[in-house]
Amino acid sequence: MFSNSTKYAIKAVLYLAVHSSEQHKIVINDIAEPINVPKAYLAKLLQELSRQSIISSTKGLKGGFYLSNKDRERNIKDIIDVIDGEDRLNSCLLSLKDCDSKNPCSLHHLAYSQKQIILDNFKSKSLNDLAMHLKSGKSVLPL
Amino acid sequence: MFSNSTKYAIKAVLYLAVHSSEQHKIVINDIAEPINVPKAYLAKLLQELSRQSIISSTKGLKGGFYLSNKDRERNIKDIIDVIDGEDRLNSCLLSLKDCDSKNPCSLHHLAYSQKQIILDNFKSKSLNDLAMHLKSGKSVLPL
DNA sequence: TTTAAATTATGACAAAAATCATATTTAGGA
DNA sequence: TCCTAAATATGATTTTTGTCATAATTTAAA
Ligand code: FES
Ligand code: FES
Repeated sequence: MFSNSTKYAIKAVLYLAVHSSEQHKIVINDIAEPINVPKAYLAKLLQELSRQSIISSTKGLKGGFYLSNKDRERNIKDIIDVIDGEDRLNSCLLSLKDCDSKNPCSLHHLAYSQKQIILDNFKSKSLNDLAMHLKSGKSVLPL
Repeated sequence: MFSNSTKYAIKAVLYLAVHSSEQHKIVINDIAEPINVPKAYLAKLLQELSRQSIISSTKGLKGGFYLSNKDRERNIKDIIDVIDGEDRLNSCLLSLKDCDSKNPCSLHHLAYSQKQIILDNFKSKSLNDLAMHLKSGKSVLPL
């Protein structure tokens, strides 16, 4: 469903949502290790997310990555769009130019409406919501 | 969602479902061209599908690829499993070892039940069903 | 039984995704 | 001001995926 890159990015951002704050920035090593993602690769991904202002960062001593309060309003789809591109989730299952109920491919009616619901879910929950869910123990962040 | 390989494979099998029969086998060129897939690559994919007895083929003069009546009972998930592997559809969105409501990742409750419905849909319609749908003009096979 | 037309098997090559390495820039603290 | 710890920029390398080419095998028909 997602590329590894996006999975890595989501895990890292959720980790930041739970553990970081403006006052408590986290260094790349301390993100990569607990979520079990190759450090140098994750660095690249987080740099991209930072450039696209999905997450925040400061260089130098006492620097690191973190989520600002603004960042916490974002949702999962924002992350996917930055790393995998918007097409990943929007495009037709069989790569028709556009996925459209007027001109549906053979798989359209088997998946479209569910896919829309998933998309809506991805958009409707903020990172903050997901962090709270995690903190309350109702979900876990895989290794 | 799917790899290109799987998309190619699905398109080709659906093409065969609509246009081929035991009496009317179709040569790789005449499949690859209408569905707009690189011929040599498609050949490889169809050979794999044939090995896994998802589709049928005969060599030599008057040979080609086709779907037997048995083949037509298959479904989309069978194709995906052969080309992309079963994990593609079954695995957790964040690559937890196993996707399980007892130990859900942060995205589980946003997507799991819809994903199951899609999966069920992929399993419940036979290639024959999809071919009929196509023939009746209710769906199209993208370029 | 020979020939032509097809799949099958094999592998070389190219492009994209993932991984690793390192030099540069920035910011805080001594 | 200078040193150190951090992100950032850049790019090399590896692995996976997708693509292309071709020789070997099989089958039907002449
Ligand atoms: S047209 Fe293919 S999924 Fe909608
Ligand atoms: S546990 Fe991740 S999707 Fe189910």
